[in-house]
Amino acid sequence: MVDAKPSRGVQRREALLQAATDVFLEQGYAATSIDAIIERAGGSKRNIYSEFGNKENLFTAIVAANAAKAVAALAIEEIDARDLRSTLTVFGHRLMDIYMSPSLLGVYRVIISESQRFPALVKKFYNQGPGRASARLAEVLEQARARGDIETADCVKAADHFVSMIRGNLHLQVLVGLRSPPRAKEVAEMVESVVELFLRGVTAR
Amino acid sequence: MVDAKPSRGVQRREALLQAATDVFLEQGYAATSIDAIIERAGGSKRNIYSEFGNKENLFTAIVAANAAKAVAALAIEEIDARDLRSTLTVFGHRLMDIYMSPSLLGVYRVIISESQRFPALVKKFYNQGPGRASARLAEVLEQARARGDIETADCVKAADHFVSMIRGNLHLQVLVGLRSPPRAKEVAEMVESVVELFLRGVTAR
DNA sequence: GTCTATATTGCGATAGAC
DNA sequence: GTCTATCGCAATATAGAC
Repeated sequence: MVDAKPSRGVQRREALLQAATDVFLEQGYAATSIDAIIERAGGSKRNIYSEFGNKENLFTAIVAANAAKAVAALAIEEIDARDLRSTLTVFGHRLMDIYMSPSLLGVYRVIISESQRFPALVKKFYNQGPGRASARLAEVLEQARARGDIETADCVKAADHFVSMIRGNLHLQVLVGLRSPPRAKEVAEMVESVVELFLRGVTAR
Repeated sequence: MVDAKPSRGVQRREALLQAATDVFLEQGYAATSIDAIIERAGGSKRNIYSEFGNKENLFTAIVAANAAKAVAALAIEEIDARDLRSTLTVFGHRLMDIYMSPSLLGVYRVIISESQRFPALVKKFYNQGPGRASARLAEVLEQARARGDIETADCVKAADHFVSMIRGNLHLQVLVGLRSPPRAKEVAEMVESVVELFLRGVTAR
């Protein structure tokens, strides 16, 4: 799996992408200058323009890459769906980890800020991220309903509710810098609280 | 209650604030030029600088004003708390209306985009908005628990869950322009779905 | 390096309030 | 009529894409 030796060109490109990621996701699109990226990556501005053409291209490239990375981390297909409580708990933890990761927080910030300017980026991000997570969870819930484990009018809505509770005010607070990301203990308590409320809310009785 | 006749100075100020609100909340802080505001409000740039000093002051003024307006619309103290289901339903509808109002959506966008640049604004917004809503709902839930109507380990967390479900993916989708705000019917269905899940999740049995 | 965009300021002309 | 807020327009200065 390890590529033997990246060519110098590839290395340059990676370095530029990394520097761009750091600056864009922290400062936002408008506030980021090409100079700031070069300051981090070294080299010459000329380099960025020959690699990426312009600022917008560089931006969309790094956002798409980071969003894809987050999606991969969710690995939602691999979750064992036999026991609903453990399924939801594992799923909740993965979601929470992703929501609290600095890179996805950055993606959220820029996606929200620049949604008018880059609608295509928004669509891609949503469908691969929150949309896919909700859709996959809805499938799991449908199965549980078919087994008679739960009873709920609308599995799609229920999945949305679960994902929204996991995101929660915590995500918003961290997103705007009102507080630092939670420690493992707090995460566990929050996930447990969500799973508990959710399960009681949908379980057949 | 009607003030007889606003002086010319006050009228000018209002017009400037309104134009600034329109442009800032749609375009964001960085993308908004003073020229664009003047184009809308008419008059001279000089005026803005003598009224507000600089762009930052104008920005914080309009954000604070719009956030305060949303808080007032929540009118959370006036909600009758005797029957929990109707309380939650009414509360849910008010929250949803506010979350879907163009001005609060704009405030969300700029607050998230400019959180690093204006941390004080963020704090004020959060404490008066989402924070206060959650806190007030937590009080209502405490009362219900004292009456034995519900049983939940942590009313503060439960309140957070409720508010987060109401906000939900819907808010995110509208926020980033992925879809238009929901019609009354869809709102009602969503609120009902949330209330149902929540009540079943916390009701004593 | 070039060129555009834009925040901020200066100042004489003008229009309402009194 | 005076007086003051407002206007129109130009000038300055800086930043940043390319």
